[in-house]
Amino acid sequence: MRLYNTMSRRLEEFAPSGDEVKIYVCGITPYDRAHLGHAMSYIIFDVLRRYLEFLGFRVKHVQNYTDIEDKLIMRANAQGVPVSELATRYIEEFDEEMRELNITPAHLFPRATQEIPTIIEMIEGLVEKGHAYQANGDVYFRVRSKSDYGKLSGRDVDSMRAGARVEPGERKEDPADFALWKGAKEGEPSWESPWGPGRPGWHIECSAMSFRYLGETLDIHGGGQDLIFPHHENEIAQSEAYTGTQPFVRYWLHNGWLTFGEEKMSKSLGNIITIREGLEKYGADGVRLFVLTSHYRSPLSYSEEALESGKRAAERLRLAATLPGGNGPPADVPVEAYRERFVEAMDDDLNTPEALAALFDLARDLNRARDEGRAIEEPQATLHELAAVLGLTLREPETAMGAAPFIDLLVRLRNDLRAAKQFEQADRVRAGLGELGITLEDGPEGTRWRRG
RNA sequence: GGCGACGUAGCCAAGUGGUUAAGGCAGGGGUCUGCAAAACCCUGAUCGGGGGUUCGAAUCCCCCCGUCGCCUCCA
Repeated sequence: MRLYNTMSRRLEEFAPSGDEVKIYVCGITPYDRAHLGHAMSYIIFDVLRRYLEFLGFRVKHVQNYTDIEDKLIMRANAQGVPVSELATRYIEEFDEEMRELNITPAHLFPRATQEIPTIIEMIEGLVEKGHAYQANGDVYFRVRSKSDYGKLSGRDVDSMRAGARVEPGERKEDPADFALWKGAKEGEPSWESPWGPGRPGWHIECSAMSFRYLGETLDIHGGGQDLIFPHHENEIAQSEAYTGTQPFVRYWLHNGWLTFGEEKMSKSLGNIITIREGLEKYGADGVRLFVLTSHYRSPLSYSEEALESGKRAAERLRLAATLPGGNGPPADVPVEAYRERFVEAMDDDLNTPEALAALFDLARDLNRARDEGRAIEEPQATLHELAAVLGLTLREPETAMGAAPFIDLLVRLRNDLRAAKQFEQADRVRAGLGELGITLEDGPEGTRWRRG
């Protein structure tokens, strides 16, 4: 499989360094509800993981929660609740949404606040080696102590100086230096440390957690493109300076943006559609189709029409995979050819649009065979299997099931009317169910109904 | 200013030197159906604009137009 490595800016053949693939994906800072942009990112890395496992790799996947951070503190103080409570609330919500999106859980979900000893140990090591220094209870990373700083994002320290932010009261040696540890301020949660009470800076938690759970070198580190700088750049600096081992990460993967109209969808712009809303309107498969019909490194633009299109497309695949075939001879759908097409597309830097095109062609082929009355178990099994690699369940949303007996009753009533050629009344029943979101389909084997 | 991305049918979106430019959604025509729905069949683009390289370019080079992202909040 070839993957685009942000570090080399090229496609590279992927091979893990050991007998398992070590993946670290940057998780959320749980200070607000998650939106479709987050869904996009985690769907993409879920597909990466599923595909690696499909290829037979053993994967160890770690995803963190940055549950201590400026915005989290501000938000918690504004609401008058402890930071930990606010974080836990959004983490639980996020977990549930990930579950509903059918995202395979990471093997470990460490939280920054539960890794303070590792973080302190790492900062101490950096200070000892001269890569970090203490100033007023803060500790900063000395960017100039690492000559290759900027290698991921393609910038050099000198050209960054003009734009670097220095907060009043900070005692940085260089404006580009960044905080590893922040001395406690009034009203902030804090932990004891050799530099006095304080809390970790933004980037160190990921270095600490990835080191503790995956070791000095990761195979794959993923996240959104906005994390390239400064977050991932700083992680590299810290981790490589601390361990003395290069590289920290062998393959850097970054997904493109979800945009809203022409702008990036982000919390700070306030133009977000929450995951909850997406799930309710379009279903998990619909949201996944929306995301996966575009290549992961390209920007993806939100529109109701595009999501609706994803929902309809998911329905098409679902019906193809689930409606029963006939009793005739087995269909001669070339499933191996479709499988090869799928694998070839996925091998090419996770080209999910191409992979999906193969699934849609398989679906058409299979539908044609069903129309001919052939047995279609084999192509359906293949469709299910490959769709699962993309995390698609192809299952009907499990809602309104309590209403099923009543719907069945109405369907029987309508069929009595049809048998009596009372079509006007029969159509009224169908239209009424339609308004309630139930679609009826009459076929040779009787009437079936579905949502949507 | 520095670094980067993008512009392909009504919409979303693959394809990055060579068969008729994937696929999805929407639309039109047809088959099936009591009528529908679903499904199937048929149906649409010469690839932002201009110039160049080449036997041959959506794909490479140059110029222009337009859009967006990052540059220490952000998946």
